[in-house]
Amino acid sequence: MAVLWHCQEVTETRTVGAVRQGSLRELNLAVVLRRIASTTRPPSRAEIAADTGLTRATVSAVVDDLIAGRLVTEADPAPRTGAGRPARGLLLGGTGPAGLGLEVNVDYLAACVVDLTGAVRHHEVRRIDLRPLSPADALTGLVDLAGRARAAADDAGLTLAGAALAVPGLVDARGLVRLAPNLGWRDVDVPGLLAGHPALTDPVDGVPPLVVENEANLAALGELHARPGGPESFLHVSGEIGIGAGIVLDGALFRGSRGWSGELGHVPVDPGGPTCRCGARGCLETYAGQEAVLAAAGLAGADLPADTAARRLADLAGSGDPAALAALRAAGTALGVAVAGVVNLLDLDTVVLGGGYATLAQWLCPPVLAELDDRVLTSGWSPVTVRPAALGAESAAVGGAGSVVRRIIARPSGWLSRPQ
Amino acid sequence: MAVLWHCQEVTETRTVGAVRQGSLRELNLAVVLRRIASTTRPPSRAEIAADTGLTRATVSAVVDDLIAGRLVTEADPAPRTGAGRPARGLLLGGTGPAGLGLEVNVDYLAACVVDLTGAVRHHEVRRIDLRPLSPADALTGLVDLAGRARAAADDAGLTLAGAALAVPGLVDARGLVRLAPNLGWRDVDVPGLLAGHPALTDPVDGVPPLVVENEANLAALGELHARPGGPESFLHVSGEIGIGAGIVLDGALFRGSRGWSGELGHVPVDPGGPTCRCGARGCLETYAGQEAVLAAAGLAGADLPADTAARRLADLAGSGDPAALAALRAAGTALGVAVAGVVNLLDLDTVVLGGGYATLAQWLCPPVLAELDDRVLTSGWSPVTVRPAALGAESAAVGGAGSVVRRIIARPSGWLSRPQ
DNA sequence: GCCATTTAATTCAACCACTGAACAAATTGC
DNA sequence: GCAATTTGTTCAGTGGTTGAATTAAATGGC
Repeated sequence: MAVLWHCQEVTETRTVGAVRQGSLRELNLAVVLRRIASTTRPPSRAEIAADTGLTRATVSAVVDDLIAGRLVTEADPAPRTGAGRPARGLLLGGTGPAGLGLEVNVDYLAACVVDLTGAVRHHEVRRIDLRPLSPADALTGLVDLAGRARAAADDAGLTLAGAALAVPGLVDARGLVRLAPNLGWRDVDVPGLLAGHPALTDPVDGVPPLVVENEANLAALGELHARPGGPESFLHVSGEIGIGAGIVLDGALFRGSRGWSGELGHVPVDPGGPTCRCGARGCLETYAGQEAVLAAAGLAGADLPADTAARRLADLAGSGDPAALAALRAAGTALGVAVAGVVNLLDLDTVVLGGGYATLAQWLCPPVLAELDDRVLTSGWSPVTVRPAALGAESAAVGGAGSVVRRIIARPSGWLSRPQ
Repeated sequence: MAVLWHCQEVTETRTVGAVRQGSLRELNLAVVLRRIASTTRPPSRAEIAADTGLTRATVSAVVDDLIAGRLVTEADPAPRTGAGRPARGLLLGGTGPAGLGLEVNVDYLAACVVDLTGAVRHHEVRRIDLRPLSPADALTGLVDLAGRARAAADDAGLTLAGAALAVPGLVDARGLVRLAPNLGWRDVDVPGLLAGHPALTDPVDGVPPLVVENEANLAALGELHARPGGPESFLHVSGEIGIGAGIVLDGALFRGSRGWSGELGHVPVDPGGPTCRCGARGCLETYAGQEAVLAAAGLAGADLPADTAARRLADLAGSGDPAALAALRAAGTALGVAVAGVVNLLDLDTVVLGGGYATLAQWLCPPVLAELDDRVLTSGWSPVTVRPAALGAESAAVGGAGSVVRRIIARPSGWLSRPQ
């Protein structure tokens, strides 16, 4: 009866390439696997069939392929229900492929391994000031961590299916780090430098390619990863020495045409404000960057790692220090102004404060929310949520590793047809 | 030999629902039709097969379906080439489905018909001040235009396959206009009000559903439509009484989670600036909105339609009037500040000035560019292009009609399986 | 304890759409 | 006129889904 119907079926089906015969199975593998990955309670084959509209016969055949490829396992104990033959629950395999997440940051290196279920199976952080080191030396240290991560994966029966490296800077499409100001890197060819290290290039099982990506972007994915039931679209703000943002839309990272999206630190907050090191005036970073906040709190000149600085500030603020409280309020207000612009533009309903901001969320949230309430046109209809990130400093490495397994879940045929 | 490879194959294949048997054909219809739509020179079946990777046999079968559905026709004169049997060119059909674009704005109503090829086959604008009218009366006038557009389509042998209505306000997912400040509308149920009008609801050939959408969003699509070879990602800024923006990413409109994206007018430019009618301080609209610019140019209180106001300003500026020039420079600078934030955040490389701004682009572009050069972090690597919109006031209606035909091209199976 | 009932999963013939090769069609060049 | 060449169609073959029938495994009533 609905003669007039407002439909908004944008991108219902969006396939780029041609659909050959085998693509059918390829696509249905992804459909079924996604369905299995999307819930905590293991679904049965029948349930998947009912949900997706596929036949039970097809689902069985597809699931057989997935089980053969160790992407899925059957739940041992039958989840007890009413009458009838008990369903056999299906869940993501804990022994199949896994993702390797790596991070190079100003004062630490990190590596972690995440399996298909999203569990972090290995995690190692090495504190080290990288600024005095050359990029090649820094990466040598990283290769060391990657090797141990690989060994841990092997021990656990996992096969690394890919790696993602988080870098605090602008990365181009070929993995070249164009600029990482806080590391002092410029035009560093990371894949080239890593090519000599066998642990990342040609180990067991046909090597994983390495993706190099901005740290704030991967940290945002980490948040997506850490809250399975959470929102699929949000802005993740990383407050480090600089301020980066990762934009997640419908569960996918928005990277911009060149992968350089998310430069929130240089969004103008007050066009007549102080001069930023980027040359412009009044960038957010001059108000809410680590240096500015520390200076305002009377801690100027303290050359601290990001998380130490945040913790020091939190301690001061917790003890009621007025300078620290004022500094945080000012930073929160500036952040709120910048984020209000983003929210007005993109119509997001969730903002996540990550990096150093996570530690300080208690003091930052109120002024941010106040600005959002004032400035977001649609805040009257549906308020914006602001909350601290679920993960801390490990966020980017975990997010990177998670992006590898997400890719496998999105397109399992690549893994299944790999050369054994 | 490329052992280490930076891959960024995001969303290579992204299908939401299950893939049933018939979906194969459904998807390939879209693949082939998109290929035909994407070039000016009509491709042959063989060429399509080579490009897409499908077999010539498959392409022939698919093309037969498309021709039967009047989506495609064969080019009459064989495009002469070297040896061999001459190819028969394929082009989009000029007599199949068409899109109906409608617009309700402060001082005019508009309707247009766009066919599959993108040609505007009918266009009518009716100047009328809608502010004193009730929404129902305004829509009655619109139905009138729609009826004539339908008649014109019928005469041309076209079948309207859908309609899109542009409204200068916030529209929710069900087509309810939550707020259209310049029309004085609030919570207007447009589909409900139109339901009684047969010309839009149940005419020939199983009625098209109507999509109600923000005017700035559809205007952005109009730009996409008017420049077939142009960039597929850009920010389109509509300078009217308010300032709206449409964000186009990879050829698709970005609507935000609720369709309320693009509120550029209320992005903060100077947090301590003048109070905006939205309640916040220093919104872009208080610097570059029509009212502010007219006031600064010494034309305060002139209650003009947007395009008249813009033309009046252009005349003044063209004759060297210092107040007008200063007003435009100030507006351009504020616009540049706001847009710089957007570009930093989304990594876009093209900004289109539309609506009244198109007329004034000559004076607005320089200050906008100057701010972008200063404030966009990546401007050193690849500069941002700022240019006037290709279409004028008709942009939103044409963009709406274009969105209907774009949807058909993206998913032709819906049209082909329609009840005859 | 046995059997009807119920739900889950598998098997199998049918069918749909793509595949690959062979073939027919239409033109150029010698 | 004939070989060469390229386009488009025909047709048997095949992969993968479909739908119904069948088997599997549990519950509950008597």
